Amino acid sequence: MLTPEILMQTLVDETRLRCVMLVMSETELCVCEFGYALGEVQPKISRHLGKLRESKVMQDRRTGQWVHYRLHPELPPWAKRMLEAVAQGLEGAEIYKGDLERLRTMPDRPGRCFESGSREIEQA
Amino acid sequence: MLTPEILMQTLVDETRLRCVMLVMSETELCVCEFGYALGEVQPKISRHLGKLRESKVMQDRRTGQWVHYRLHPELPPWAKRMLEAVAQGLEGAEIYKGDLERLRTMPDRPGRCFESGSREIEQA
DNA sequence: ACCTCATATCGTTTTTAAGATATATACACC
DNA sequence: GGTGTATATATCTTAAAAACGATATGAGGT
Repeated sequence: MLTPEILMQTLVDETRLRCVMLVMSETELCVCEFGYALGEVQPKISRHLGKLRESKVMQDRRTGQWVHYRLHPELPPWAKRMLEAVAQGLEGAEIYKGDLERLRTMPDRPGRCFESGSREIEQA
Repeated sequence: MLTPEILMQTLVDETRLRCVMLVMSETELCVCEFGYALGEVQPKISRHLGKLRESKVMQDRRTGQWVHYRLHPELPPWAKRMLEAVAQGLEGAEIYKGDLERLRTMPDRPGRCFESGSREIEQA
């Protein structure tokens, strides 16, 4: 079960905090997107996302070769409020703005075909 | 300046989190009261309260031989909301309940004569 | 079979807290 | 105004936790 102690232990690492802030803006991202936005290698990103998954802060979902992460849908109310408070305190902080910028200029972002399936299919 | 990173780094330690939760219930406490409630020796408590002071989570006030700590009066709004969220998530947790119990059964608690001076003076 | 993306493992380094001790600081009492 | 006692903080060393880099393994698509 997620406790405040575990949540803080999870967010105290900068890499994990950046991942959580990113996913709060973008709903869902795959490992390679986190890696690109943060400028870190995959093993490092994967390790931290794994901790976020273990602690039930995020939930993963596999789609073919990609694994997507989003905030855990059953995050307790106090945890959501805590994340919102953190996000508010981080408003304007350069590093997190930079992560979002980089993500949005990422070439060949893998499309996230949600439950409803892909909306556009490129003609070969 | 207090940032979310610093606040989490400060609260990730169990001793410091217990101190903060206690002081949220009691408004103001002196070092020896923290020590009694947590069952820890003074040097350990003092060291952690020192970190809470450095990070501007708490503020200290000396009254004679005692040093009292309370939440910093200029805690930013996001920080207050974060502390409240944590407190909510901790409701019912045994360890924090125990701390409060022990504090309330502490013998010879030093009186906190606030700004207004002592309200009652024992006749010699 | 080969390529890409993701995760696990191993050894190392850094960070952090603990325990024990020594040094301030303030009050009380004579 | 010293001396004793209680309270608080600083210092040093040791021990434990956590992150990192590099590499190997697993899973899926073409």
